[in-house]
Amino acid sequence: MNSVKQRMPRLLDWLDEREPDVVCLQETKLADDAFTTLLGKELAGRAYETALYGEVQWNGVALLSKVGIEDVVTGVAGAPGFPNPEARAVAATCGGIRIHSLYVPNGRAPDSDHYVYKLAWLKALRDVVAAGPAEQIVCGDMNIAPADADVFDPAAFVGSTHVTAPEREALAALLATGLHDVVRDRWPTERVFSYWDYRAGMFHQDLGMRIDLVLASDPVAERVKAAWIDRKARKGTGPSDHAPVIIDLDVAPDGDIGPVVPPPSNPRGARKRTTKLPQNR
DNA sequence: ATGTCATCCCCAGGATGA
Repeated sequence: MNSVKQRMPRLLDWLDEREPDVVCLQETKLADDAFTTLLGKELAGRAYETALYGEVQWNGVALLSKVGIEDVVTGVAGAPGFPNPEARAVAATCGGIRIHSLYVPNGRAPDSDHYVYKLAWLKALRDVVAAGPAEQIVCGDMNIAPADADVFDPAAFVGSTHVTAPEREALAALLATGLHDVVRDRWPTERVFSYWDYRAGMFHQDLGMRIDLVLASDPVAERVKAAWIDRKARKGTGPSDHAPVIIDLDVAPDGDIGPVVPPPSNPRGARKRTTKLPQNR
């Protein structure tokens, strides 16, 4: 978001355009009471329930769901703070899937305390996910480019965070709990970015990074019908510096993911679904 | 490739974070 307050009109338009069942937000930069004051009515009017974990000034994550939002947990058990806990993780079970909305610490520079913090935080996250249920989605601003193909020029990132071996190993350890990078799996050889610096016309030259990931466990990954980055949402006036990552899931064999109570206006109780095609340009 | 955009302080623009 880079401030949900600054992004509110674009967020609401985007929700109305895409109609996602579940939304994971990062960098809301808003305390929970201020979030509710700002967006509570707008979200409730769109049938979203919320799980919030914010701060006054920095960080901040949220989950919005139309398919239930149960067993909310804020933070990552066992993760360090800097030095105090930061609002970087919220998890809940939505439509039968354990969903984690994450804002991984940036790391700043490989020789910094922030980098040590980032790696320790990721290790704690891995342990939480490893202890989680079979159906999980771990997503958000991971602040790691999984491979050199996920940055516009690997040479430009030598010595920087987001691409170092220890960060990629921490991500690999997270994936080794049984998760799939569903966007890369769908677009194995495409140039696919989710973040472009505001400066120097980087977006318009498509000089970006793919650091916003959706990682899905086996039974969830098997249901992925579309996985793409909504590059259009980065265009125009007043965007965030990140673009949303969108995943469409088929209904589960047991019927999970769908309204907990079918909308009364729909007598068949069946939810119309469309598969969104990639729109990466 | 550091050119922007956001936060805070609290009214002017510097410090900080990404």
